[in-house]
Amino acid sequence: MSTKYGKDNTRPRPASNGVELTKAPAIFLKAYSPAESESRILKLWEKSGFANPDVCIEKGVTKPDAETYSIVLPPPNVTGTLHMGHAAMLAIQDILIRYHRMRGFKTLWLPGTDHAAIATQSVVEKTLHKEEKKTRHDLGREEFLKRVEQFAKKSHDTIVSQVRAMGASVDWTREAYTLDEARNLAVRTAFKKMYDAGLIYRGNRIVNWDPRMQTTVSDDEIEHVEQKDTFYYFKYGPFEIGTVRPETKFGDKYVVMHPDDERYKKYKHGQKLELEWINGPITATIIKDEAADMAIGSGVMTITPAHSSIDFEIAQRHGLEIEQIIDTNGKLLSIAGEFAGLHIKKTRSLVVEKLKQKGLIAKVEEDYVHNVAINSRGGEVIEPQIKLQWFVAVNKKFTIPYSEIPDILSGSETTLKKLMRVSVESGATKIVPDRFEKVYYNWIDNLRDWCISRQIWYGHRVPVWYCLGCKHHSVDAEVKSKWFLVRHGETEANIKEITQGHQNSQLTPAGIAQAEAAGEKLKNQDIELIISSDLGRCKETAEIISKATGAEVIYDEALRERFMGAAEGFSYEENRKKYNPFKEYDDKTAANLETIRELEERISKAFEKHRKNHGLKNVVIVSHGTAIRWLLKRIENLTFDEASARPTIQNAGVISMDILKSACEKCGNDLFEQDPDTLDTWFSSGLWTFSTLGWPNKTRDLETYHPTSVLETGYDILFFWIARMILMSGFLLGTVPFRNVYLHGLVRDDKGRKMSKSLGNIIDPLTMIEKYGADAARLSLIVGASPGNDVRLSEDRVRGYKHFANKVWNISRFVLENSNTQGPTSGESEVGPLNAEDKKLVEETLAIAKTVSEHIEKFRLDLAADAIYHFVWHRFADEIIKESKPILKEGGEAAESRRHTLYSILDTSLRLLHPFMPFVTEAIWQELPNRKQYLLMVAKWPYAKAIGTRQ
RNA sequence: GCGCGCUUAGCUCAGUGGUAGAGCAUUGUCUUGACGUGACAAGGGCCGGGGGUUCGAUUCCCUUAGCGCGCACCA
Repeated sequence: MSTKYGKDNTRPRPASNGVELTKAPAIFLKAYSPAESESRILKLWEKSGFANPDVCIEKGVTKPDAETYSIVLPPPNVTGTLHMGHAAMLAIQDILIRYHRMRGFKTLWLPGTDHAAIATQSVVEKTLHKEEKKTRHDLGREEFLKRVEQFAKKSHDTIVSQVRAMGASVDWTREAYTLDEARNLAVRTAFKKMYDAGLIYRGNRIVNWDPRMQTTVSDDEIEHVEQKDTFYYFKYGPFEIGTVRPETKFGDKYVVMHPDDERYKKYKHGQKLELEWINGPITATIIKDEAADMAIGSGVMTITPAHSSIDFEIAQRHGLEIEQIIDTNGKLLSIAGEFAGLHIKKTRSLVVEKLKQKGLIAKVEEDYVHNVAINSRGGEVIEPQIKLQWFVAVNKKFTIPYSEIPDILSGSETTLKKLMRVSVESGATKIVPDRFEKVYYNWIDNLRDWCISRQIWYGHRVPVWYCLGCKHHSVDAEVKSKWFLVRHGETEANIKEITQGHQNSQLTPAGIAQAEAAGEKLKNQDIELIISSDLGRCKETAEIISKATGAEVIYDEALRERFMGAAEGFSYEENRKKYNPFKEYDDKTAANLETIRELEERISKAFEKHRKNHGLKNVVIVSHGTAIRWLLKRIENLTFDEASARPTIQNAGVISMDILKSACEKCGNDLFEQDPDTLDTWFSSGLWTFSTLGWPNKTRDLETYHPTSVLETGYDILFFWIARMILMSGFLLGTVPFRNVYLHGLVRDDKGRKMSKSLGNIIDPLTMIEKYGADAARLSLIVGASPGNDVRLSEDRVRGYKHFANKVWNISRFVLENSNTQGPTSGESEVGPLNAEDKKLVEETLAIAKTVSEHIEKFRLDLAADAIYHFVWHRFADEIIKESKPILKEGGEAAESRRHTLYSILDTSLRLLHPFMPFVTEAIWQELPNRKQYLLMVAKWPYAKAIGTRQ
């Protein structure tokens, strides 16, 4: 970069007799500085409110009856910060949005973030372990969730500032979060509707279990990773069976072969064989099933139905016994004999050693390459388990109440799978590029029932309540109020195991701390009333909780502990010897002793009374250990023995229960406990296109903007998300969620590798924006990025487009220097008297407008950007301006005409460039002498004809 | 195994039934009243191989190789 003038652009400008030579605003004397302009322009846009279509109508920018154009932003996960993929997504959508807004559409771009359940929880758990050496169980559900919320909030704020920095003209007034109250209502409603239609069921099925995170994981969240292991062939009676996982083979008592396999013709289906196995002799049964592949190994295999989905299917087909071998922590169960209790990871070599000693190893193959399933959100190896979970039935027939989807009639019988297929097949939703439609069908056809329950804490609780009286579950998800039973904190007598009864004992310091912890837990539960036993230890506990929750306390003698008569004040042991007062329901042994039956009646009556009086409030009942135990017997409909067997309630332990809108349909009880599981994050994201618009309420937004015009995202998310949105919208609204799906490629590094922390090849969008400006960052992700193809990004590329921004700046300076300040604007006032040559130039510019428009409508933003880039730089600057110089110098009518022309071309160019590089164009626009609109953001697009977008 | 994509200039990629284009990179020249974050100019490609359709193929069809991706399986 060595030139006579250096790179700092300090070439002396000619003085020219001290006359001010430029008519252009002084701001143009400096080179374009994105950092300086961008924050100023951003404020201008945000102050205007034009990202909100209602404001556009109000201010007359958009006609009230204009066509709508809507996009819901794929919500970034609150797991961290935005990467280049997000930047690409924002750039593409902002181009579509700005284009349509300028075209006069009622344009909505709705932003939000995704709680990303398992991913977010996983991140927080990892940090917790790293920094405090704690697990989520050490903190407890409430405290842990608080930490997750803090983390999510921080992530959210970072994401918002990044979205703003990109210049994305989203409507922040409508921002949504997948885990906020409005979305929770949508989730509960969706769940209920699907449950009522029989499409959600609870079942014992084989699921993907992550032993580390202690949760199920859906099929789509699994990643197969290649791994090298030793492959063993074992002698299994007369057969040879191969496996990489000897440690799972303890329970294998079925040996499977293909019915057509000539080698094993003499064995009959169901035939029994005695043979020697890992822990001694077993009886094996021959199973003939076509799942056995004759070509693999010996063609014979044994099965482990409880821990393999294929084996599970075989076992189900033949009605075989299914026995669990591995527990949910990854440890072997008693069936493993001497190996029981060991972790499977540690067992393999031991089992192999034992089989070797027994002479049961036929041969060993080293370096066998196979795929292992891991949880893509956490990284642990998946162990299939049979578990009771909630599922969405994708193949079950149901009657769809209402449908606008072509080929699916309202009231007709269909399946969710069919709904998903037809939505695309019929063309109601069009996928661009269309090759992904094939990929979509392929996925749909292989789809199995979708396991939606997770055992993690961060997410929407499964909206199912179990009746405390009879365990029957209920999905009538309207909670009237929450009630909590709390035992008092620790007392001196508790430590010494002394019977307290009606004694007025006080809390120990530890007991006070326990009560404070309970208060902390209850703090965010909107507690309205605390009802407490009037004995000192409860009173004290209640007051502490009152302080934390702000709720009023009332006292009730009827909530006191069992009256122990003469037994009070003596140790448990002495009392057991003397009276044995805890064993019998109607025990009256000690003088004046209250029987358990009497206690149960007294406290239940008090509880019923309070529930009747305060059933609509959120209430905490503070009482005593024995009292609560026998109250729970009544509530949970237990027998005396069951209640006796219940473990002691901890000091200051909190038991929560919900009161639903309607009582249990089976037993009439009205106290419930919510399912502790949470829903797969995709269950809530599936509702995104309409939950963000207010569903299940019938809002005007929903009516106006749904189905959305286009769903724009990376192709890697086609199955996870797009298919599920089509499913949810189809079932719940009877429409497709969007008319178009536009899939962009992934952003890779300049060598085509994925950007990752470990490779150290991450290009951070914010850094690029700071160095080269948001416009440059945007263009680098658009030009040369054809639909569905990956983009290779390098810093050089971004730098190149910064040069272009500066070019546009300097073109503007030249035109403004040479135009009269009353210059007209194209399309909105007469262009002035132009000669024939100049008219041609103006027409040429408008032809570019047409080209750019057409490319945008076909989602060829790469070509659109390239077209306008090329025109502005190589036609307008290099040729038209260059040729204009002598004409302008000449003066006269030709010069006058040309001045108008240049101004007109600049005006049109700025409009055409604006969706692609909004900041620099807006900054220039603000300096134009005769701009008709306040902001270029809402200026009229220079090409008006509809070109056949699918709206 | 099933399916999809890519292969065009040194690099990254567009594109078209009439034997090719951009950006970046390279080289040279330039005080030229918008811009050196620039201008002008130059070099550079038998459009992966083979076959077919066609007057004519980089483009359409078949085949083959290499690379990449998705899904399924993995005893």
